[in-house]
Amino acid sequence: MHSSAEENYLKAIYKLQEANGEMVATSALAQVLGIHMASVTDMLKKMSTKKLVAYQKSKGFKLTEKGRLAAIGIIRKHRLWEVFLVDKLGFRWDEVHEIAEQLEHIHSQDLIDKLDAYLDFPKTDPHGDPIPDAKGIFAISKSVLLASLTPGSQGKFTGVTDHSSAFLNYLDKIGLSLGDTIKVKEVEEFDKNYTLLLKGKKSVVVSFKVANSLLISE
Amino acid sequence: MHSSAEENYLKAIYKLQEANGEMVATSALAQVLGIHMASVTDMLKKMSTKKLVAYQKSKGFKLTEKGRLAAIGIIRKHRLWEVFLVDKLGFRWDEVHEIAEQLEHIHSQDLIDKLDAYLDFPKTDPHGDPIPDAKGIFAISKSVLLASLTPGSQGKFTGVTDHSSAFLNYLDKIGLSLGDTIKVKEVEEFDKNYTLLLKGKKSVVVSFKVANSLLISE
DNA sequence: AAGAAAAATTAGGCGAGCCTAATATTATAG
DNA sequence: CTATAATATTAGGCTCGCCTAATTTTTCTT
Ligand SMILES: [Mn+2]
Ligand SMILES: [Mn+2]
Ligand SMILES: [Mn+2]
Ligand SMILES: [Mn+2]
Repeated sequence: MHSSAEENYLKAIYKLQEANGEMVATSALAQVLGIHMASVTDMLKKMSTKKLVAYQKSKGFKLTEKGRLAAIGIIRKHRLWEVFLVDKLGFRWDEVHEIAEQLEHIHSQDLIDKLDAYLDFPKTDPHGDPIPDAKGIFAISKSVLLASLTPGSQGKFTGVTDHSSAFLNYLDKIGLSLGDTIKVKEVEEFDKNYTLLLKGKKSVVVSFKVANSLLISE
Repeated sequence: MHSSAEENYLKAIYKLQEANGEMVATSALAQVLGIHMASVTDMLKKMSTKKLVAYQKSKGFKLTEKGRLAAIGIIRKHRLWEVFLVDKLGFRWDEVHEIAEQLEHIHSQDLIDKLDAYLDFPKTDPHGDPIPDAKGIFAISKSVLLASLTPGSQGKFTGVTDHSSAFLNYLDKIGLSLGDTIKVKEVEEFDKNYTLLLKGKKSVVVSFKVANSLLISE
């Protein structure tokens, strides 16, 4: 059984590998965990002994297969709990992350299996992030950033890359929800503002920062 | 915010006070927590500084009002989670305690409020134990041990004093569930075996040990 | 290729929560 | 009332997961 600290390291390393290719740097991990580099070096030596990470002194590190599976297990729990909090308890999508950060460390395979079934085996969490199945397999879904679309093209809004409360609340405010169809009407050369056509013909203008945080599929 | 260790101390002290009157002994607490006495002394000094317990060196200790309310909060969370696990996820009543031991340490008032509402404000947990409300008030319900009943009397089975899996499974096996009406048909002088009449006229013979672990109301 | 800057590691320390062994206090029995 | 047993506390130590400061290694700049 891994400690909560170890599990947080595993998850953070996994996400860094996803985002920036294979090898992860001590400094990057320290930054996302909000922990000093010396502490990270400490912990990685221990996790290396446990065969959770492959550690090359002063070179960087990556998860072993064992570490990768453990990380996916934590992510699965985090996202399933988020679905529970939103779908069953009625939390808003911007409120659930912190609570799921705690719930993801509950140790019980039986619990997570039953929760998964109770939620009817959801494929994505409230933020559109994919939920790996019990075997650790993600149902792959191709998506692109809205910012990469050209005027005239459209697609379905299926995820966000910014999970902050501020951003999620902003989306609520402009009336944009997961699953909505979005059409890019115009991209202003000068300031890179995007004019979008939402369902119900409503048109909104958003900044590049926003367009670059919206994932579009199909 | 209290640590999980502190919360476990609070809960254990609360239960010892309930069972054996006011003052609690270091040895008793060490025993139920499965921890050495020296460690308990250590921790109690810290909790005393935090005004969670009133500690009298070499005399014993008891919860302060602050400590009592904190303890009840943990018990409330434990029992609500047990209801969730049984009613919503389909766990058996003998499977939920260990998982609830973990879930009770999740910190979120909002979560517990919403869970309570989702479960429709249950008054008792799967073992018949009362669930304090959000203000920490227990709905008192008078109950007596089946072993204290005389032949001919009857009542409703509303709780257990033994929460072990072995005992709960035994009750399942003889077909006894919370809420059932039980009539004492006979008490054998010689070995103190109880002959009970269950619903559907089924008659079972149980030992004193069993009769002394069943709570009867009404 | 050398010096400066950035990144990483080592060394030493700290608090939480536990341990064992030694000592002190309180209760019990003769 | 004293001797012994039971309880409780103190002293010293350990692991985990973090810290700061010092040092080393790697990368960047010129
Ligand atoms: Mn999240
Ligand atoms: Mn999410
Ligand atoms: Mn329980
Ligand atoms: Mn219970």
